[in-house]
Amino acid sequence: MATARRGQGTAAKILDSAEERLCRYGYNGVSFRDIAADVGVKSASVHYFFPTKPALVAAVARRYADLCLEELGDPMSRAPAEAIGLLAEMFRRTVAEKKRMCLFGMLAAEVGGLPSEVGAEARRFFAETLRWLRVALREDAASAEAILAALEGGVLLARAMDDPAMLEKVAARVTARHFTVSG
Amino acid sequence: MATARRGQGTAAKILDSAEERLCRYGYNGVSFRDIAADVGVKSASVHYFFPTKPALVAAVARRYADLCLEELGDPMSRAPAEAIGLLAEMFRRTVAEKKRMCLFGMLAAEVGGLPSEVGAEARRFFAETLRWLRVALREDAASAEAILAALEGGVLLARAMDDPAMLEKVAARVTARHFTVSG
DNA sequence: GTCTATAATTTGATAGAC
DNA sequence: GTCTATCAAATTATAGAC
Repeated sequence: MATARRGQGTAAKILDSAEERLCRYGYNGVSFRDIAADVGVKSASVHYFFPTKPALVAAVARRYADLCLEELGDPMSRAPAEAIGLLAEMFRRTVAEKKRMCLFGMLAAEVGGLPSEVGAEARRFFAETLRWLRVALREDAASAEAILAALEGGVLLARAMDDPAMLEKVAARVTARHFTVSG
Repeated sequence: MATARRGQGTAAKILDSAEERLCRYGYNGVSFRDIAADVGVKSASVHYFFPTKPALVAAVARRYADLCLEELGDPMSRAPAEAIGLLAEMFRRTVAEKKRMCLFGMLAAEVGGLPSEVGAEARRFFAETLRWLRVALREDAASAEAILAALEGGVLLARAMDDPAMLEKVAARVTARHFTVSG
């Protein structure tokens, strides 16, 4: 979801590259050297800004979460259907435009092998996003959980099958505010 | 979902350990040495059975997919509601009992950095599972996609928040065969 | 089949010059 | 701030003895 303002300082460029790579390859698929090459510096310079890998990834997670929640805005200022559509659109963009996994979906999958520092950020993000959606749905917590789960799972399906339409269909369904099974 | 018959040959034990580690740490979080240590051999012996890492992971994926689809059985032999409950129960077990990610959920997230050999297995698994559910729902494809997405996403949420109840609630909702939003 | 030994590469991280 | 140089550890993989 979150993306970055280019043409900034080295630290911001490092966060951009790290976020991109985390969303594509996961925590253990990211290296200081690859990030440094993206930015156009040496890996020692990456360590200058972010001393360790957990610190770097936690910084990426914080920026990403802050940007997402800022974009969502005030959940009470929108009608429930409008709020669901806004959230769905963020996921849709991640898959269709950027062809990435959403950062916290990736970290949630890998949480068993992550430094606790990073796992804590994932927990916080989902708790806050869930709270946002619950408020937008006027305290319908069960729907908030089901909708967020469906969107995250839709990203997974779209990636596995290399077909963005997979998420589009799921998003259309939760945006229509109901999903019923025949039979 | 899939688990293994212990007390078997070395090859089966290797697949067991690899599956367990893949579901917890992801593709790049698994090493031949760790697997060998689990099994009680040296890493050269792992290479004897599975020459490369892509070959090993592809073998794990094939066994896992076959076991899942075998457990699901004939989709026409069950009522739609019953079929959804059976699928939901498999996901529920993965999270609550084994405290793991489901293998293909993990691989789907990491697919950007996986050998194509492995990515192809993930694609096949989701296509076949989706087909199974669509048949069970008497050709209601849209519901099949939404339900599978919700269950996969429910696993992600449960892991991120370290709370199996997260998936339980989502599973209960899709098992009840409808999910509607207030407002 | 399983081992020892090892090659070749990559990784996160540090010291110190500029 | 960025670099060169380097380290210790880990990685996938292979050769060859038993």
